[in-house]
Amino acid sequence: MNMKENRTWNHHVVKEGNKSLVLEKIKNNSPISRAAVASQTGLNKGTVSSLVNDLLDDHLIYESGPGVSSGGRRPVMLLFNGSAGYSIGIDLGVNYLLGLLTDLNGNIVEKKEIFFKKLSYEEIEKKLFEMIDLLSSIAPKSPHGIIGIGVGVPGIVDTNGDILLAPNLNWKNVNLKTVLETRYNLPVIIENEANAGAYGEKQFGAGKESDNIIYVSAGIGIGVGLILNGSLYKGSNGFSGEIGHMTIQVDGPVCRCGNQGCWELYASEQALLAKAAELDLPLPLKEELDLANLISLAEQGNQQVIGLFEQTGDYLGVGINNIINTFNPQQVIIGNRMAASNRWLEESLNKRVAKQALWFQQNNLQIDFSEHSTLSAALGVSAFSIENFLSVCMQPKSFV
Amino acid sequence: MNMKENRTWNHHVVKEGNKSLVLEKIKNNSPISRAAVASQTGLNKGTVSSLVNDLLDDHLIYESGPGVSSGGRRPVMLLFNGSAGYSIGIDLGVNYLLGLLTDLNGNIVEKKEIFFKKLSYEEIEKKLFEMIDLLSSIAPKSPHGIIGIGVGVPGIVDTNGDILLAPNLNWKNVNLKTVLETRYNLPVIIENEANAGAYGEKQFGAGKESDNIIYVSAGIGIGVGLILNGSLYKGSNGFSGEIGHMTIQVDGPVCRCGNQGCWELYASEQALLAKAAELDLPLPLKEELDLANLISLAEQGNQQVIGLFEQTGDYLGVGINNIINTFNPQQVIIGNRMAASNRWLEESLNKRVAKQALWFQQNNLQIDFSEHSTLSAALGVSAFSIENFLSVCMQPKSFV
DNA sequence: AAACTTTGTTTATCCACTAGACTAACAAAA
DNA sequence: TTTTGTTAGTCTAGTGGATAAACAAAGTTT
Repeated sequence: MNMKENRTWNHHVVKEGNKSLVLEKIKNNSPISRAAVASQTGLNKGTVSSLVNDLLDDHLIYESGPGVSSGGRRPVMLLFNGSAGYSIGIDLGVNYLLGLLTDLNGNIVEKKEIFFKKLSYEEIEKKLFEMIDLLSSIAPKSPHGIIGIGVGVPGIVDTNGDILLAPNLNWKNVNLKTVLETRYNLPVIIENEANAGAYGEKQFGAGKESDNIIYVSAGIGIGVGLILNGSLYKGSNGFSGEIGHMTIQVDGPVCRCGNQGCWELYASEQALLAKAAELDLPLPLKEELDLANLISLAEQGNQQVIGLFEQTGDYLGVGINNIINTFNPQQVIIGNRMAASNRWLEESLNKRVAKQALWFQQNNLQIDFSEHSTLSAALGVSAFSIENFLSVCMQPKSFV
Repeated sequence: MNMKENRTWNHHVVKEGNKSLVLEKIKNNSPISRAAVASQTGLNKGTVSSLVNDLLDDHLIYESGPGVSSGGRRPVMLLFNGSAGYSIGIDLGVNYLLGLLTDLNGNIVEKKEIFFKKLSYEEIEKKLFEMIDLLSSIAPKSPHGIIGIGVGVPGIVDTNGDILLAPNLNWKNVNLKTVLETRYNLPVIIENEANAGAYGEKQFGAGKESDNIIYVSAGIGIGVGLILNGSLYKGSNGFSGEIGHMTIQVDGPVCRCGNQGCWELYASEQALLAKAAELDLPLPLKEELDLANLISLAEQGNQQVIGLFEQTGDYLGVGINNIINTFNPQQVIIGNRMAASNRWLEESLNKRVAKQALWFQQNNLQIDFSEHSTLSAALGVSAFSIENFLSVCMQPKSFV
């Protein structure tokens, strides 16, 4: 009888929960006094005092000078200590590696980027190590040092963090998590790039206020990260959001996945390039056709290219429409490389949604392009590490 | 500053949580002894004893005679008291009213059904009252009596329980919840029919074991109920699952929603009937063409009709494919009226999914037709009421 | 200066869980 | 039978953490 021990409710859980509550309050409303924390959370003043002392001991918060009085003793203001530790977040792309060193607030301390072409797994692994070593060495001295490493990858990651399949990297069954954990002896989080991006936007980007956010990562392919009820939905095996292979044209062309009329055949970077290749575009000598070329052509006012973008925006709208009808989200955020072309995509996309989404879905609905499109994924995995670290900090000492 | 009071963690929460844990254990593993509850939940024996006494006082459980000894004192077996109260669940359809009286286990005590055509709101309300009055009067005497009323409706229900829109009933902004609450002075739950069905399947049907279930309610239209991470996902305004209006053919025919190529134009009962109407089918004299006719024709071996069903199954597969790629569920359940035709739908549906769903999505994936297709929704809303009642029971007395 | 306010700590109390002793009730072996 | 060992369930003491209320500290207002 597979009797997995249910987690029971006891004092530890209570303390853990309240400690989190206090920390969140301080993070989001700093500077704030103990008294204000107490009245705003509903916790007793004494309880808050005691929990605050714990947090001070952990260096997760610090006291600044006294604040202004409102007719009585002046309060001691508390602030979240973003510099108590640093997190490494890496966006592992098909032909690039983007590494961030962030503090616990998610502020970027350092950003490193390298580009490459068609490297083997071993070569990428080496570059990855170099990147992590470099970022680690740069990190300022802090009470907790480097608190974890997060890596976003363009592929299918199961619930254990194993990379099952990354078609564009030509990887299969890569257990990067264990590799990094044994090398660095730190908590490692591997996450699908779209999931990471969704979380990045939720934490630091356009989606701070919303609880139901759909992040559409439109790059070479299209993936989707789902923030539902405030947290990432990963599906039963971690494979949710493979929505690039949603059929939008039953009798459409065959996709490499075996399906017909997949969305990403119409609205991805790859689709855009394929269609552009059919045109006779004025390219600089010997350069390959890529997104950057198309953007500069559009900037020069090339109507053919602009038309392509607009058509792609329209198709993006079709899929986003489906997403809206499915999820009734507060916010849809379009990120990754295609988001850089928002100027030419936005109008046709919005037109399509306005015309076709059910009217009641359009209340309180925001459609945005990512604010830091290229950084969302790296920020997201960094945020995962931070969250993980903080939740461990909340646990009673004896278990750590 | 909209400071909604955060719920703090204290011993009440602990007790509430553990009491739920114990009750669930007893519900799902009855008959079971106190000792077994303790060892299986991880709670202390004393704690379990005290909580069990509380539950006995509330009549939510009862002691049966002694069980078999395994070499020591014979245990006192505990059982969930399904007859501690009764719940009313009503499926309000476009042309029918299906009412269930269930015990707390969800067992059907009484089932009443009436059919009608094109009634006004007032007329339906009257029938609804009659139905509820009847079911109430039938309920056996019990410690808690009727514990709540749930109603499933074919329309858009917002998070307050207001029916915003029920196109096929021609209703707009109906606040049935308040009407029923004031008349019966009982907790009332109004829920979209697909959501209700999903919950019914999760609790009593094919989906008992899974945590991520997608219930496809294929009737006149197509709606979807989403059980994600074990609980119903309703979207930010309660409008999730309007997936019948998902585009599966960009350049397809225009739907009444304004969109083109909606799924329900291909795979719903309405679509099936429309296509059947174009054929010259041998109908009994003067009868309208309806699903029952088609089923009996198929049973007689009419190849044209069987072909229609198969085609519809194929289209159902297309949409379900999209659902699988989006949600990575453990289970997809097809319910509502179309589920009755599973014999002719199943093969082409499965073929489509097997051929086109991404391979890794097909592991641990089950596609089932609902076991009690016509009852799922009523069972679901009844289950909502029961859950609500039990969660109130777990709270400390002073607040009730 | 006196009175009032507000902040933050301290103390006593309460509540629910845990550990472990204890009683009750049984089975199997001697 | 009696003895021994095992299991079920209760009881008691102890612990951790929350609360309420008193209190000390440090202001402002009159």
